[in-house]
Amino acid sequence: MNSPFPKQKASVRSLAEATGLSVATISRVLNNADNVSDKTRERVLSALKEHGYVMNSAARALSTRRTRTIGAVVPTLAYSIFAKFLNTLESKLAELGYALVVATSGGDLEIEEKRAKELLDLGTEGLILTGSNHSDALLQMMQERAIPFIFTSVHDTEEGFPSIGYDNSTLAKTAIQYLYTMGHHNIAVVHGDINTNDRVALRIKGVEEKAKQLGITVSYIQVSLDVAGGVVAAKEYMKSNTSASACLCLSDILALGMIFEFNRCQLTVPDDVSLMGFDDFDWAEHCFPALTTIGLPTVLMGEKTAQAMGRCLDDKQNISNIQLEARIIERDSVKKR
Amino acid sequence: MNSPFPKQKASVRSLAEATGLSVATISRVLNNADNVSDKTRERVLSALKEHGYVMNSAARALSTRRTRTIGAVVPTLAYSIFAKFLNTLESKLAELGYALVVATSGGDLEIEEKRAKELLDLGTEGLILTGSNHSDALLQMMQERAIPFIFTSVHDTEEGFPSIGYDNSTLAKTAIQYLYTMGHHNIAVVHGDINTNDRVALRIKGVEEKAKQLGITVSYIQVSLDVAGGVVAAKEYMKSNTSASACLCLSDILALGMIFEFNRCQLTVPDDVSLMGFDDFDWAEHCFPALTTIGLPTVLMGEKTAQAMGRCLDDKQNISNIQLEARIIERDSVKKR
DNA sequence: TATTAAAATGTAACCGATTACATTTTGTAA
DNA sequence: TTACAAAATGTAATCGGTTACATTTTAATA
Repeated sequence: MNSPFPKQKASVRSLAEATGLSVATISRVLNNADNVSDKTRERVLSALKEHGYVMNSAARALSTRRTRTIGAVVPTLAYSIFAKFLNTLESKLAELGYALVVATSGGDLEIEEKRAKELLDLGTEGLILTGSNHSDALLQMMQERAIPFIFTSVHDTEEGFPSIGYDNSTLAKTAIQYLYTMGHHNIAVVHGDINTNDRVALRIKGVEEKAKQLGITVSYIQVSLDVAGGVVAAKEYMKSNTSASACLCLSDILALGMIFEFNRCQLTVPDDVSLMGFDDFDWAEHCFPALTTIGLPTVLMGEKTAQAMGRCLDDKQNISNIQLEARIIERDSVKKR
Repeated sequence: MNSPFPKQKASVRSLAEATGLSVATISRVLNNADNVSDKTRERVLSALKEHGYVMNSAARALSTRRTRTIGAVVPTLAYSIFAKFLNTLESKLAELGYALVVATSGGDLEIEEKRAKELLDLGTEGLILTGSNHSDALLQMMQERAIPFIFTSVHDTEEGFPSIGYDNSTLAKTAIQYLYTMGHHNIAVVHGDINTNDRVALRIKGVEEKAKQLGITVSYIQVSLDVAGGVVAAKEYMKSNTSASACLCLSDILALGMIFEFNRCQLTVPDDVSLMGFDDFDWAEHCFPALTTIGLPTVLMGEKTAQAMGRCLDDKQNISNIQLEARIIERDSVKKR
């Protein structure tokens, strides 16, 4: 009947027939049930080998209503912070017996919604999203289907949705405070697109509040979120004849571009201009000058997220909000003045 | 019976009942069959909305024997070349109606085998692997299960397995030839671990052959495959008092570390030492000095891989070997001498 | 209007594993 | 040896779609 795709060569039924046992017993062995005699278990096990049995996970999923699959939607895999997060998430989920299905949104809420729906339709039991800004339809969908979800890379005490991440706004304040303490009272803030990235928007919010509180001057340079953007920002900074003594890049990747361009133009960091990043990418401690930045707990976030999802699904525990520690990593790119 | 997890609220059967139609008709509408009258279709469609019907993909998968899921195993997501590849792969597969399930192996063949098995057991219809070096058991498993697979990042005309990628060995030869032409007859080759990375091994093979052919001297510096490794390599290079006039980094990430360290030590690239990379990471054209490197068609590889897998699964076409063009991108980090 | 092909719809048997419940076997105590 | 609980195994229904095949309805032709 049905599909043009071939049937399995071995099924619990065929094995039952082959061993002279019943499907229930086969299934018990498959699931390590304890009420199976040793000799029977052996018999089944060897039959499994012999027939090259492979469990049909769709059938199991249908019967148990569990797919053991988790979905994650990130803006892009090409940005190392997400890749690193997913890398950890994937390993940890695997340890818990869950597979990770990924989808990318490009930072677009509509696309995110579409892709998330696809994942849900596929049967993922949980959903992991980036940031706290999502379409109402998506929020509604997740709640209607009663599917556990986690916002990552943010920690929003305001809204009632479970999130595992850091407080972007406060961290940005910390950065400004640090620069202020180091004697920088005029700061150029370099950042990527705000509309497609609520983490950046949150950081800018923090910057603004702190600057106002401190009574210092900040200017903003918006560029594309990549090394090329950093180069552009550096050019703009130099061209602008600003009196800003420090640049705060709201993503390390921008700082990298700036370092390169400053280098090219023989501006010395931090003597001519101080530079601070945000993320603490792998290269940050090795670059020249070593980059002072905000260290984000990307790996820990992956671990905690996997853990929380596992506990929710396996032990019916609620997913609690987790704020992860992040802090300034002082290196050599900011100079006291 | 069964699972502690709740049943669906709506199923084809409940909808059949609700509309007074049969399950077959509901299913036809669900699958856009053409032999359904317009009014019936409307009736069903509105019932779907009304009851918030969500298809159970496990049930569909069981019936059709299709999961519309593709698995990919990469060494790590934290290395940008893989992340970028998967990013494209994922988007393209999504366009074709397939979801991507990822797993990481850390470059370990045993782990790769294990993870690949998990993916297969999950029901992925195809498998995408990195490199051409895989455990016999895995190869055998894929063939036994008659599952289509593709090796990526390599192009092996030797072995009979379908691969989509570039010829690492020849590219390395090209690089050496280029450096030779630029007057460098003593070259330090910097690379990561060979055992966990057959692409690197292939590149080294190319280097050796070409060097022998050209009669030039090459020395090898093996470090960890990250920026820190590049830093170490630079230190080693400087300490060694070698007469190598150029460093060929078999991965751009190593070149980045070297640039930083050379910078720190006030060695000028390319005046004091020429530097060449391999990969063409995003920052390579922006760094200072702009990095001469081998440009790998990572994005194209993602597209082709998705396409080939789609054609194989949807149109029963064979997966053909595809060698992708890669070439030297001449920038400013190698100097003629 | 009668005839017949085409279109629409329905029935019921799958897909392959799980498990509630029923039955048999085994072991132990009386 | 009987009695009976515990352990092992079996039976059959179920999860929720899909689809071959059967039946009914509609439309077209004579």
